[in-house]
This record gives sequence, C-alpha cells and structure tokens, in this order.
Amino acid sequence: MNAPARKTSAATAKDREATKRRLIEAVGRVLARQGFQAVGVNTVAREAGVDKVLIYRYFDGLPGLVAAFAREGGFWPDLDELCGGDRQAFLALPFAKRMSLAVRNYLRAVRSRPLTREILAWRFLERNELTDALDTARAEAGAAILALAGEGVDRPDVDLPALHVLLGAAINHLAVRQDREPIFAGLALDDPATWERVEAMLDRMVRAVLGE
Amino acid sequence: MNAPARKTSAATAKDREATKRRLIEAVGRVLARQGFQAVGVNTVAREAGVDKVLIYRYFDGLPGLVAAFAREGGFWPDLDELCGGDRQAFLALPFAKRMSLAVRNYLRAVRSRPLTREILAWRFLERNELTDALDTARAEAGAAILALAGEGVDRPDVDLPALHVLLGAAINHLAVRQDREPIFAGLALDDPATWERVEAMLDRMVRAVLGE
DNA sequence: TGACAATGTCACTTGTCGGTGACTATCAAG
DNA sequence: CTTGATAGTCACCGACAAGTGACATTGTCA
Repeated sequence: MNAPARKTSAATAKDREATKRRLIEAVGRVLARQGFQAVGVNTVAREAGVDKVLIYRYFDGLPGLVAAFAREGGFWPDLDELCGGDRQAFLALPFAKRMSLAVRNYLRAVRSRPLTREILAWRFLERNELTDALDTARAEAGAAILALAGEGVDRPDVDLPALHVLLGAAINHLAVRQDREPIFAGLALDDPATWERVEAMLDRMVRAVLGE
Repeated sequence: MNAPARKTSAATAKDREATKRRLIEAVGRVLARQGFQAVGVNTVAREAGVDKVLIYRYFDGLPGLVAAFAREGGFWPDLDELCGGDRQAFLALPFAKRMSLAVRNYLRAVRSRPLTREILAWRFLERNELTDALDTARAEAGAAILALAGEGVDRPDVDLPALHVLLGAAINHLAVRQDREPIFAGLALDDPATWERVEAMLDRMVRAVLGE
C-alpha cells in the first residue's frame, strides 16, 4: 500500500499527509517558541507555510489539529522513565523509596520538557475545547504511575491520594512557574542548586510522611 | 481641602475621583465574573459605564489601571489572618505547630478569595506589564508570614526555604485548579471533604518534616 | 461676562482574530 | 483528451481589540 496507489482515488499524493504533519509540527513549534497564547489558526498556518483553510479541511478546525498534536505523544513521561528504567528493580524497593524515586523522576521529567510545561500551564488557564484534547493523555499517565508506585502496598495509615495530590501540585506549580517567574519565595528557580534543594526536600517529605 | 476648591484649578469635580473609583471597581468585577481574559479596555470601560478613553487619561492605560487596582489591596491575607488573629498566642506555639497553622490558614485564605485565585492564575499566563503590578504586594505578603513563622527559630537541620516553596506551590496550584478542573489525580476538588483531607495531609507533612 | 482648563462623549483608524467562498493546479481513470 | 476529484491558494468577511483625535460640556477664576 505504498508505491502506485490503486483503487478508487487513493491519496492524490500531492502530499496531504505531509501537509498534515507540517501542521502538527507547527503547533509544537509555536507552542514551544511563543506559548499557547499564540496558538491560533493564523499563526500555526503561517508557521507551517500552509494556508490556514487546510486546518479546517484536514482537522475540522483548530481543536482537531490540537487533538492530533496531542495524540503524537511524548509530552508525558512514561512508566519506565518514572521508575528509573527498570520496573522490576523499582518494584523491589520499599514503598517509601519507591514513592520518593517516582516523585523525583516526575519532577525531572517535567523540568526537561518545555512543551509539557507549556501544556500544563495552558490546561490550567483555559477550559476550552483546545485543552480538552490534551487532557486524556495526562490523566492516564498520572494514574498509571500512581498505580505502579502503590502496587502491592497497604498503608491505611496514610492518605495516599492526598499525598499524591499535594506532591503533584507542588511539582506542577514549580515547573510551570520556572518559565514565567524565576523567583519564588526567595528561591531562584533558574538556579540548578535550588532544584537540588527542592529534590532533597521532596525526598525528605515523602520519607517523613511514609515513615522512612 | 474639600468643599469649595480653591487655588489654581483644583479638580473641577465633575467627579474625576469618583470616575477613577468606578473604573477600579469595574476591574474587580470583571475579573471576578469573567476572569482575567476579559480584562481589557473595552470591557472594563463598559462595566464602569464610562468611556474607555478615561482609562488612558487617568491611568495612562490599562496597566496603570490594573496597578491602581492592585494597590487597593485585600487580595492577600495579612499576618493576623495567617496566624489566626492573635499574634502573641501564635508566637508562643512551638515551631512545627506555628508552621502548620500558618500553612492551613494560608490555604483557607486563598480558597476563600476568588479574586486572589484569579490573580494567581493570571500571573501565570502572562508576564506582561499588567501582571507585574500585581506581583509586589504578593511577594511582600509571602515574605512577611515566613518571617513571622520563623521568628526566633533556629533549625539548621531543615531547609526551610525549600519547604516553604513546596508548600506554597502545592497550595497555589490546588487553589487555582479548583476553579478550572474539579478533578485532580482522582480527588474531587469541589468536595469539602477533599479539602479536609488536604489540610490533614499538609499538617502531617509539616509535622513529619519538622519532627513534631 | 468671557476665557480657560478639565471632564466626559463620539467616531474613527488600525490590526488581528476565526472563518468562508471561489478560484487554480495537479493527478488518476476512462 | 476529457472528466472529476482532491490539494492547495487567494481574497475577503464580520467581530472585536487597542488606541487616538476632535468635539461637547461643565465648573472656576478673572
């Protein structure tokens, strides 16, 4: 199903697929360079070097294009990244250590993905159709890691969901904030040393709450 | 300096001050009702029932108006609110208890101020001149409470700034998120019970890290 | 009274946004 | 070559944004 297209009228191959790809990639570039505020029909089309009408034709509008972009994936860390590569070794660790590691890796994952931070901020501020498209993948990624970290663990003495929510909220906030406002409560978020201190404190919190 | 204006040409009192106040209050209403996205020259002027050109004349543009609005204050909790009303009693508490109380009160303060949450979110999305005006007051409020909570305390074993940053980040994130997305990591942010759990976990974290 | 300055109104320009209708160019099938 | 479908271009629309210049209105002072 490649070389000379057969049948009815398969892909006149003036390169529709390539154009779609160019549009999807343009979304990523605009998002990374100018932020989500700039993600509009006109800007994205200009960035892709394509007429904006194609966004409507191929994706049924901007929300559709953003949804396609979201489906490309890669924004959210996968399980292997969060548990440090070796899932078996991860599961062999005691619970507190497991949580601590997952939290640290989540922080690093978000910090290393500018696009992810942008999406995080975006989803935060607008409840529109564009952002809905980006939600599903994130929710799934979050649920998966929590399930893995808590696998086979029974700790009725700790409100784990509440702990997760607080740790996740803190990390999300700091990561997003790093891009906008470099100083928070006297700490320089653009200084690597600050992030080491943050990691250390996260570790300490997790261990302290879970009882080492 | 009130009744019949003397001197040069003091305030022709077709009510410039009243108009300025109407504009400032209009910013608050628009912000509360429609969110910061809607805060524009046209909307605010319409809300105030005044011509938008006066925004330029009296405030030198929207940033100036927003700055005046920010100066009105009331968005950020003051020290008394954060330490529970009685500053003496607060200082008499052990450090861990003090921190725990301040954190809880900060959470409640933010949760009870829709306008504050809106400003918090706003600051996030735009690094423009409008939001700069809102920043100073917030930074000062934050520094003050941390100073009070840590007064006379010497805990070289704990990285207090890192702890503050993480707790503040978590609270800010959750509070803002509550308005946009009611579910976070499986917890319903619009359920009072959830917030009780969050408060309990914050308390537990603080005590665990500070060693009860 | 008349002059002047300040308050407030109105209409307008300019630019950008999302969105659409009509056009051309290309390719495959008959 | 003709037909017909699809890929892509272009010009335009209406809505709304920020900002401005000219005008009307009002109060104060000389």
